[in-house]
Amino acid sequence: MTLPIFREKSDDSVGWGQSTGRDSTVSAVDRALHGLRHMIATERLVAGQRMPPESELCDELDVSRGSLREAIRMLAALRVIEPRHGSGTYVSQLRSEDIIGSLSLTVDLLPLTGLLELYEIRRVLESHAAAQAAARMTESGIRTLYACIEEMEATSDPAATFAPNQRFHAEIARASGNPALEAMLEVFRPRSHNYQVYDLPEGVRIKRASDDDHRVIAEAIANRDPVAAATAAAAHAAHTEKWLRGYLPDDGVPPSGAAGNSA
Amino acid sequence: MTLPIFREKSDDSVGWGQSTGRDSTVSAVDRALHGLRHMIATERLVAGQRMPPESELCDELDVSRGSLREAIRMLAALRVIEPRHGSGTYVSQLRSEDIIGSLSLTVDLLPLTGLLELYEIRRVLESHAAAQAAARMTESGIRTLYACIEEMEATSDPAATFAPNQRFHAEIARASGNPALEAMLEVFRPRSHNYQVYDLPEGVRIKRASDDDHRVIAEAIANRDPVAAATAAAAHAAHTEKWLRGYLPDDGVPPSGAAGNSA
DNA sequence: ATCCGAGAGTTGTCCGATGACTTGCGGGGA
DNA sequence: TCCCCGCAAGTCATCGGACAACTCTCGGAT
Repeated sequence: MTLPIFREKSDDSVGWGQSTGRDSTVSAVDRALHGLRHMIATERLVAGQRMPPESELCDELDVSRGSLREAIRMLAALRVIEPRHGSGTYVSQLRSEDIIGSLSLTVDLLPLTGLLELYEIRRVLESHAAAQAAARMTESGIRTLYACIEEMEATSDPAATFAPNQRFHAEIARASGNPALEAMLEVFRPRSHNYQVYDLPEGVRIKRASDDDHRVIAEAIANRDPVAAATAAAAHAAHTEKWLRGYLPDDGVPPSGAAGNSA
Repeated sequence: MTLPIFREKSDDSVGWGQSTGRDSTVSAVDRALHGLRHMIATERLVAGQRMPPESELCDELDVSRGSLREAIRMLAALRVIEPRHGSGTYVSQLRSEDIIGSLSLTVDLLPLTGLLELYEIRRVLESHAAAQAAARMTESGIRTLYACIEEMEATSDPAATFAPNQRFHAEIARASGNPALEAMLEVFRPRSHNYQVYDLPEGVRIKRASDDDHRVIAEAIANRDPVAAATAAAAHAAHTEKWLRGYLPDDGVPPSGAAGNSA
C-alpha cells in the first residue's frame, strides 16, 4: 500500500505528542482525542488492531488516564474504536456502515422539524436504492418483498406491521449493494414509527395507501424497471413525510381539526 | 433521591450496542449514557437548557463522576450536549445539521473502499441539491458560482483551487434549502482532497474536465433547469469518483474478482 | 492429549483533591 | 447615580491512586 497519498490535514493537529509545547489553549482531552485520531489517520494503528494499553498512551500523549479515557469514549461513540473489558481497546474495522451507524443514538432526539429535513434526504436515497434494487435484486429477494407485503396486508394492527415493514425496506436497501446507503436508510427509518401515524383518525386510509405503495414498488422491482421503482419509492417516502408533517403545528396532537400548516 | 431507576427497557433502546447481547448487567457508563439520553428524549431536558451539575447527576444516576463524565463526552462527540468550562453542560440545539456534522471527525478515517461507498451517496445527494438549487438559488448566488469558477480557472495550483471549489459546492448545497443536506455534503466533500488527484500525471486533464463540469452545472442552474443541473452534478461527482477509484487497484496482491465486493 | 487453575495484563469504576474558568454580586470611585 | 473592578461561589477540567472485573496465556495435573 504505497499509493494512498495521505495528507493529514493541518487544521489544528500539528505537533501533538511533545510535552514542551503543551499549548494551554488546547485541553487535555482534545490532545488525547486528536492524538489517537492522528495515530489512526497515519496508519500507525490500522483497522482491527489492538491499541497500546492506556498506561502507555497516557505516557505518550501526556495526559492522565481519566482524560485519555474520555477521549477513548468519544471515539468509541463515533464507532472508531472499541474497548473490550479485560482484553484491550481495538481499532474498529472502519467500515462506512459503522461510521454512519453512530448516528442511530442521536436521530431519535431530533425535533420534528429536524426530522423532516432528514426525510427529504431519505426520500432521495430511498428512491436511489429502489432503482438499484430493480437492477440487482435476486428473485428470492423479490419473493421476500411480496412475503412482507402479504404479512402487512394481513393485519391492521400497527404493531404487527412494524416488523414486516422494516424488512421490506431493509431488503431493498440491501439489494442496492451499498452498505453505507443501507446503513443510512436504516438509521433514518425506524424513527418514523415514534410518531404512530396509523393511530390517527385517518389511520385506516393511511395504512391502505401505504400498502398500495409497497405493492407498486415491488412490482416495479420485479419488472426490472429502475425508473418506476425510483418514482414509486420517492412517492412512498413523500407520503410518509406528508403524514408526519401533520404533526408540526402542535406536538403530539393529531391534526384533525387544528391543522394550521404553514409549509 | 433513592429512585428505583427507570426500568422501561422496551421503549427505544435499540440498535446502540452491536455486541453479542449480554445485557444482564449494565455498565456504569452505559447507565449514565442512557440515563442522560432518556432525560433528553423525554424532554425533561430541552434544547439549549443547562443540565444539572455533575454532582447531582452522579447522585441520580448512581454512577461515579468519572463514569458520568465519560458518558457526557460520548454525547458531546455526537453533538447532543455541549460542556462549557466553568459554566455548565448544555443540551445542544439538536438541529439535524449538528447531528450530521458529528461525522466530520470520522469520515477522514475511512479506507478508500468505504469512501467510495459514501461517494455513491454523495453523487445522489449532490444531484438532488443541484436540482433544488436550479429552482431556488438567488441571482446573487449564481454570480457567486461564476466567481468561484473564474477563480478556479485562473490558476493551476491545486492548493489555490481548493477554497473556491469548496465555496462553489457549498453555495449550491446551501441553495438547496435543506440544512441537513448541506451538512451531509459538507461532511463528504472535503475528504476528496486528501487524495490529491490533481497531482497525478493526468492532473492537468483532470482539472480541465473538472472546470468544464463546474461550468455546465452553473449554466444549468442559471437557466433554471433542474434536470440538467441534476445530471451535470451527478456527472461531476461520478468523475471524481472515477478518478478516486484509480487509487483502488494498487496492490501487492492480484485483484482477483475485484476484491469480491459487490460494487 | 486434554482439562483446568493460577497469574499477568488490561479495562472498568470509584474516590479525593486541586486547578481553571465563568458568572453574578457587591463595594468603591468618579 | 452610574460605572468599573475585584471577589467569591459555582462548575467543569485534570490529575493521581487504588481496587475490582474481566480476558487470555501458560504451565501443571489428570
